[in-house]
Amino acid sequence: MKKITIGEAARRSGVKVPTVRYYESIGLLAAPSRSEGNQRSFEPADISRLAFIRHARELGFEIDAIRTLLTLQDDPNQSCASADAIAKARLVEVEQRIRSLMALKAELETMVEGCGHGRVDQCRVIEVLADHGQCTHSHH
Amino acid sequence: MKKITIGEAARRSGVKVPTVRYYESIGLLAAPSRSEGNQRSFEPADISRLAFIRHARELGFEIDAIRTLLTLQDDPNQSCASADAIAKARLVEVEQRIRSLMALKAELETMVEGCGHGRVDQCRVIEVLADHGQCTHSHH
DNA sequence: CCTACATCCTCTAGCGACTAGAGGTGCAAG
DNA sequence: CTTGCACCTCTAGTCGCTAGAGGATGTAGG
Repeated sequence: MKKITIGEAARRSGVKVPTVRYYESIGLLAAPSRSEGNQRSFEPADISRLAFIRHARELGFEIDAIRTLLTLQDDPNQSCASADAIAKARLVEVEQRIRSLMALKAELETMVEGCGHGRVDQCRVIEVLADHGQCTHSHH
Repeated sequence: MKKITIGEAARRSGVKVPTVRYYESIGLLAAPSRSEGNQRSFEPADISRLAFIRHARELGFEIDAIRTLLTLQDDPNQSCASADAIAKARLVEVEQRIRSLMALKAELETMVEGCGHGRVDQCRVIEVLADHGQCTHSHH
């Protein structure tokens, strides 16, 4: 069992070094054992856990949601209903976010198309921002 | 010229009261004149500026980008090339974000579909998060 | 005029999820 | 033995607000 340094753990999991320490500090990752010279020594399981966290973060899960997911993972006898609920809630959020970004995209396209690279007083970009009534959509 | 209080300005522009003060504090909005009793007194132009900021924030522009847009708006003789560039950059960002959210949506759907509400050790949600290799897409 | 109450004021601290930097120690190669 | 990188802790900063304390002002009713 060779020791895995924090740098090695970071490289293998794709989580940055200071972020690994941060996750430890907020209790998302158990404090690893230390070497003679007080340096962290990780286990392969820690790498998996870090990769799990990284992936969940990439998917936009919040730290608290990840904490719940990790608790579930740690106890495989539990029902996965909570995990399912978290994922479903996230799916709804994502769908909503996509809808609003599509509307936003349309608005930005109108702005950019309308801009004839003239002076500011004829610029659609500024104009549309100044007067929300000209939007191609309405916000909630 | 009746005085516009901060509460009135907030209601008319859709920006919250503490946020108006915050914008003043970071120099996005000029400090308005004050009443006898040291209360802010806004002009109609301030309301427009606040509405402009709010709309730009809704569109996801960062404060610094808005600062630039406002400088352009203040000087209508300038070329609007900068405004155009900012909007175009934002459009690219939004398109990128939509693409990655679509991929994410697909991934979440796989997770939720696969979950048979059994125990955690058969749960796709946990499994997919734990092993990125199972993803239906790859992150950059 | 007095009181009640909403609104205003300044100031500081907190949020999430890191990131950056200072100032110091450990460790492996040449 | 020295060079130089990786590691350590700690604090403070990022962004764009938001919340709260503790107090002053403004307004409407009695």
